[in-house]
Amino acid sequence: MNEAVPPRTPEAVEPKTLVEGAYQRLRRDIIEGVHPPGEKLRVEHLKDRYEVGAGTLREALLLLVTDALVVAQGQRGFRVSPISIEDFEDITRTRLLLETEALRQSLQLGGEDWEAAMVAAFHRLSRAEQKLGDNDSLAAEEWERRNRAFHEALIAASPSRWIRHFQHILYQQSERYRRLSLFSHPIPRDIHAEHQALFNACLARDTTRATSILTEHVLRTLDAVKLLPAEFFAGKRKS
Amino acid sequence: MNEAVPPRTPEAVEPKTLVEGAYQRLRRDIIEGVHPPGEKLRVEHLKDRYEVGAGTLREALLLLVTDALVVAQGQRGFRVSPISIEDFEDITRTRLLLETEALRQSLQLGGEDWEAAMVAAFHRLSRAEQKLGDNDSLAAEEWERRNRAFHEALIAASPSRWIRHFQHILYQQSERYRRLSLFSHPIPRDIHAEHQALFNACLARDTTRATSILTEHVLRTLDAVKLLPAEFFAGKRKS
DNA sequence: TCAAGGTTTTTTCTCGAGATTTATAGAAGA
DNA sequence: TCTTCTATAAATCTCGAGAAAAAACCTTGA
Repeated sequence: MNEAVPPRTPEAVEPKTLVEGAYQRLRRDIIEGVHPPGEKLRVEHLKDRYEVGAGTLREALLLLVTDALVVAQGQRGFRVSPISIEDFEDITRTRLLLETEALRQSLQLGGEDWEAAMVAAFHRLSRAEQKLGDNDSLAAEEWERRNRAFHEALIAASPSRWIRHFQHILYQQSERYRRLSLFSHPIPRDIHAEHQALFNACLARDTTRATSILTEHVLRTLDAVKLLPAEFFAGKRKS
Repeated sequence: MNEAVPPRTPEAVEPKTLVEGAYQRLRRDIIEGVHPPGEKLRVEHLKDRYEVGAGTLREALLLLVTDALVVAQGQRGFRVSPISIEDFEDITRTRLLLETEALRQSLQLGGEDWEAAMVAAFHRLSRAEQKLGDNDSLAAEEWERRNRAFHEALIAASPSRWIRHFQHILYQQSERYRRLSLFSHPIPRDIHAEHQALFNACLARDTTRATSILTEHVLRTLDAVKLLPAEFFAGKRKS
């Protein structure tokens, strides 16, 4: 009877097991910096916070290894993956390599459904950008979700599951860094204009212009993070 | 007493925990087809075969999710990832996208150490190719290892950890398919000549020629797999 | 003060049993 | 014969306790 309502965001799937639930909450907390880069993740402490057994939490941590948000060292437990400016540069350039290719494919192969979904995602993102002025963390969170949805909608028509898979991982990684840059200069660039230009180029199926704008767009975030003081990347190895 | 024999291949790190040991053996068995694509992986059965507890085996299976060799469905256990001709085409093209870029970087940045390591890897591969004539499965196994080592040596000077990470995953995936193609026509092409040409171009730092040869080389395997009868990809869903 | 060695504490790893869910087989009814 | 429902079997998921390893601490000697 109860026809399943499609989840608001594709990735926010209702967890079917305790492991998945703990995995999702842990992932969110790591991306948001609740567990900062390099932090030791002790099972005995975390099991209380996430209200699951020790074995269950270990499984959730192993799932996070898939996203490269956690590293496991045999007999020495788990840590939040460290961050560095070199790493973010690598993430950004690899992501561009994959994402521009996927965008090319999307522009070539995308049909009406893809186009409509892209228009919708852009509209939702625009609305979120309007509400971004007041320093509302809830609005920023919603913007982050819709920004991701927009970028994923752009490349949704690419037939390559592997490119989309890797892009998903890299986007997730970059989210940790983007969050840092928002601290110092909150929304410094006119991001809406960039998105608008990207959207226009995609709708016009102008591959050259679209990939070019996307590249600029992504590299600008890299530049912003590069301006951050080095202290942000001082990996606290302990605790 | 029994002093541990040093691992034959660099990546075969001595497992520090039971989980890692089970993970390595399971990975090997999946790639070699002992557990064919689509097979249900029941913890209760596998724990006997791999001589570990149920929880331990579950953790090993979760680690294999990272390699995309196993898929986990909540409340419904684990399966070996299915294969298909479309998937292999995707794997191949995505791998080429990453590997050619990494090769470009390697040729530009690689120093003497990289060059020497590449020469050594090529030499080892050549030796293995000589012994490949007699239908010895042990020799084929050794060839497979050295082929991988050669390809990884080529791109070892790329500074991008992410590209190398993804390349590693994709290479591992393609190994499952390559094994299939060896069944029907064992070493049909003159692979040694291809490797020799690739090696020469790399040593001469001829980027254009090297990437071109690499592309041809990899695509030829794709063609070989495409010739296989469709029965190979008939995913047996049960057991 | 520092270093080395040994002891205690903490943490990780491993296992099996119980609870929950899914899959299978059989029975009843159309 | 086929569908539907129920009962049984099987598999998964979850948990906490004990073994093993690593880290922290403390004592001793130069």
